Amino acid sequence: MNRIDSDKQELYAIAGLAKEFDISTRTIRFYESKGLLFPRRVGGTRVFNKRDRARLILILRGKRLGFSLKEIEEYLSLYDADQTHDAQVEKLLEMVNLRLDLLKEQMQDLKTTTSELSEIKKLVKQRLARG
Amino acid sequence: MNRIDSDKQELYAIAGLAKEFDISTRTIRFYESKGLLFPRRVGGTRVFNKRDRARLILILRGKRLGFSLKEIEEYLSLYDADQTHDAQVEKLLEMVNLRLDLLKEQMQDLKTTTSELSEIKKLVKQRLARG
DNA sequence: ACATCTATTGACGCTAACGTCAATTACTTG
DNA sequence: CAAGTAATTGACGTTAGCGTCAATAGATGT
Repeated sequence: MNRIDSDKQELYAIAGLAKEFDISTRTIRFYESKGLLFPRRVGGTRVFNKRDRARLILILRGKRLGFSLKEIEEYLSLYDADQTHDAQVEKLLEMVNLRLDLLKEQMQDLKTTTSELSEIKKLVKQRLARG
Repeated sequence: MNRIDSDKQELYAIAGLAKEFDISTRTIRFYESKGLLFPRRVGGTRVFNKRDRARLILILRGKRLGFSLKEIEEYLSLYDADQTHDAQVEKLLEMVNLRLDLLKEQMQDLKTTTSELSEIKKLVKQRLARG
């Protein structure tokens, strides 16, 4: 059962993922050493499954948003949180709210910055129109 | 005229700005050394004006959005760009568009991340409601 | 069997972004 | 004027996030 199951699963090599996301294999190994990824080993070779790939996507998005790897680790843990104990669930809710607040602030920053740049763009275009 | 003008201008000491924005004086000096800030000197002491303070605000927002100091320097240059030459104006427009695209991508990342976390929050709240 | 390619690890190097420190100078206050 | 506080600079230290390298192992093709 398990074997059949894993036979069906889509698997990825480290070089394939590196190429797909335009990062180095060093980066992926580094993320593993930082506890962000948990690939299986076949022989000594890392093998990643879809879940690993999904986590990598989240990691890279977190980085694009300027979060540190530690913050991203915290963020990833929200996906894995043990929801069977109410105490854990309360904690999870707290962390999710915290992160949502952070994202809300970033959204505000982005909107402000975008507005300012759009204003500059408008003025520049007017300048060009005048010749 | 100039003297009277500067007498009216609001000025800031390095420690005041550091405290206001919850950063160190070292950070502010570092930004100056990186060409992001250009405070005047009174005696040997740095004196910042409103424009410096405004630039610092932009710097810190850029950092919150995950940009490097180099990228922030580029961004700041959009505010200072010489708009008297059409060639410069075209370049400015190009840079503004580039940055707007970046911000748009970040906005998308933020929305995606926010949606995912909101979904987790919803599930968590349902879990708590069930007791 | 050998050459080539890919993957591994540990370790050192590099850059960015400051923090910390010591020595010195400048400013403020009593 | 002295004491206290603030600011200065240069230099070294630290952390984060990798890049690069060498040595080794495994896989593949001829």
